[in-house]
Amino acid sequence: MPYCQKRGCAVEISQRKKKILAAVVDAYIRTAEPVGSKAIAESTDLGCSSATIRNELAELTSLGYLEQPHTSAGRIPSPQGYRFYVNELMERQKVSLEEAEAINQRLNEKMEQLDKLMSDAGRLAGQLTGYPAVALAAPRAATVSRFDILYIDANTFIIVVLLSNNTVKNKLVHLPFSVEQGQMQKLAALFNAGFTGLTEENITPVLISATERAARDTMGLTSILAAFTIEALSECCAGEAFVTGESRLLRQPEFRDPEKAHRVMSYLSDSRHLMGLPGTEEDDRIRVIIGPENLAEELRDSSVVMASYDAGEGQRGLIGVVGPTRMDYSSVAAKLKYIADGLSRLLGSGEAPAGFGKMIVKGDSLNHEQ
Amino acid sequence: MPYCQKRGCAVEISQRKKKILAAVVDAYIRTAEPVGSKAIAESTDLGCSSATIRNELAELTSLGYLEQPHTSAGRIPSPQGYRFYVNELMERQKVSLEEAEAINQRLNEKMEQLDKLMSDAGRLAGQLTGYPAVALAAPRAATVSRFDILYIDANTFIIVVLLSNNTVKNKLVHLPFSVEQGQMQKLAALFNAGFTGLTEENITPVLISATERAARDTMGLTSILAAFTIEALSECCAGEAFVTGESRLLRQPEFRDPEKAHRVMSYLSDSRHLMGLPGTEEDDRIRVIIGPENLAEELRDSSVVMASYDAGEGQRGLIGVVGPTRMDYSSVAAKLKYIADGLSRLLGSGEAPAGFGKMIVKGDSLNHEQ
DNA sequence: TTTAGCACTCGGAAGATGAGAGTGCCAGCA
DNA sequence: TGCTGGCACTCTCATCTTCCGAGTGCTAAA
Repeated sequence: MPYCQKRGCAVEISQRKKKILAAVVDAYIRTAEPVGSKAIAESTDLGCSSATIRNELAELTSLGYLEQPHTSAGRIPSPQGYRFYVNELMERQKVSLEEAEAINQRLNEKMEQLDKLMSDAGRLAGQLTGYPAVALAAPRAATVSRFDILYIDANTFIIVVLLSNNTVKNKLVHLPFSVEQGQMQKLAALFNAGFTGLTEENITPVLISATERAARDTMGLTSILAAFTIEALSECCAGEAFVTGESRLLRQPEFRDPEKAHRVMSYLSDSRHLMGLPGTEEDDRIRVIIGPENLAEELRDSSVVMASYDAGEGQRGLIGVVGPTRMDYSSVAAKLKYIADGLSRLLGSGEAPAGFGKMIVKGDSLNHEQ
Repeated sequence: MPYCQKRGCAVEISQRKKKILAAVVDAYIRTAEPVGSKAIAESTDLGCSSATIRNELAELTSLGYLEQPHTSAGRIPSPQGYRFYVNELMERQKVSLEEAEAINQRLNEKMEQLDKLMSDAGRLAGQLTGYPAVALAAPRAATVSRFDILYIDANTFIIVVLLSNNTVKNKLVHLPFSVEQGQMQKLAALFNAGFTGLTEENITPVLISATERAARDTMGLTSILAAFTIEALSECCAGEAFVTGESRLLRQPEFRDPEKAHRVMSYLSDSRHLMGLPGTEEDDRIRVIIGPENLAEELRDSSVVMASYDAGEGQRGLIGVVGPTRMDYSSVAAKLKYIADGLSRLLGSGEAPAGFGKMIVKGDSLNHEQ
């Protein structure tokens, strides 16, 4: 029998072996205990004895799909075994009707506060799957499409910038000196003329000082406005990451060891790490990263399941969960997919969803001290 | 000797007993191991033998300040013992010069992004102390002080609301029908006349429909604006809570048990729980809540140390850390106090800090999908 | 009031034991 | 040739025992 032992690409693997492997993975996912030949013989309907299963198990082990914690223990799936399971054996699970409804309800509830939808989708994924969840928005370049200044009084104004991705940013500015409304208007007009359509990098010191001269601005207003514009663009392009429910890891027996749990959790809680998660530019497939396949050292004995969605404006978002390699891949994947599809539907750049044409609003706020 | 055994209010407790109690607490904080009479005799400079100490320990135990995990183990402080220690024995620690500088630097760095300052202060507190940290802003009623509408095109406009606490909120609105700029201006004027100075509760359906009539608005614009105004006010008054570094709990030996750690961590990760933390209206003293003094069941064997600060605009913020009852209260308290004082200085409603008068700006942003 | 001394207690570490689960392999059978 | 029952063997885990030592409480003397 010709086998190719490389990374789960078994050229030939008998139907029975597949069935047995699937049984091992399923049972191990359920119980977190090594699975023995007898248990498999009883739980499956292959009409053969435990001795036969034993032989098959031995072969699967030597092929690298299974591992034995020690002689005379049952078998557990190796990462390669999980990979094969995920790629070929796993039955695509459907979310149940109740779950689907719960998800829909939760998503619709959140529609009014679109800004929170992203992180809430992560939260939802975590709650549904019982694992820690991450949510991230892929960074994306933006330009300024419009520039306004609201004149409050001689010392105070609000800058409002509308970006190309329909983000609105604002800033309240108090000055220690007075300016005239006309001056502010002139500046706004200059910015509208000169700064729209530019990305962050295009806003050069040369451009700024040219604008400053054109505005006859001797008080540094131009640089205030320019600095804010740059900040708005960069903030907006930075992408964001949220993690929720880290502590759920502790419910998994494989994270009984506080040392190990701490390693993973503190890795997760630094959002910088998450931003580096595998690119989201992919198609909308589910991605499964199993144990050692993780680039990050800290996640080498955890698995990650991710789904990406269309967040509108050509932007993609990502939700995912982190758990032990013994994760219920099929149910997790199904749930994530369902949520991601729901988000794409709600946010996606396709035609506006029915019943949502009346008004589409997004709010945003920040705390300004005097 | 007349003792009052109630809640740590020992009417008379000898100087030597105090010294011994302090030694027990200090040693236990350091080692997390029960402390024996011999160790105390050696580590302190009271010129007496371990036998004497034993007698004193026995008395302290019967007074309720100490506990014995079992006969023939050393003593550990009881919650009452900790309370007494915190109230009377603890030497007010100073933050070291390096720490002070590190804190100042971190705080100043963040000044440009005031919106993140609050949660970053929590993060800083957590990093410095090595415990999970919480940061919260006390909710506070606000009113609208100004109302603007930026007309983008016939179907699109941005609402900008300036609140009494100098928060600016905005919302991008797309309409499925056209409106005229004049109509929008009229509405803005009406809202400026009728809605400013009102709190959330004061914006009644009666007022809204009166405005609608006055504006001859048949397209529901008034209710869009009103709804956003209400939302802005309520969001702004909701208060916020951040938790960072939950996983640090796992480094504490008392949270070796994943069950226990999970209980506390999942309690912390629900920010609704945190909002109910003891009122922050207090003076600017440090608050220490020891184990069973916690109202929340889940925190009964943890301690919380909190410091509140003046966040300007009459608003108070709170930073705190959560750890085992065996917490290094004095160093934690000192660090929190230092950070809180720093924040009060930077944000406080007193005179604007020197070198900060040039301009005070705060940004804010949100993602608006089309 | 302090101290030295001593018997006593108790938890926890270190081995000892045994049960049970599971394996690998062999010999016989279809 | 492949499957099966049987059997000896291995190894973990839970339980039990033993034992050490830290630390106590008490007593009698200083």
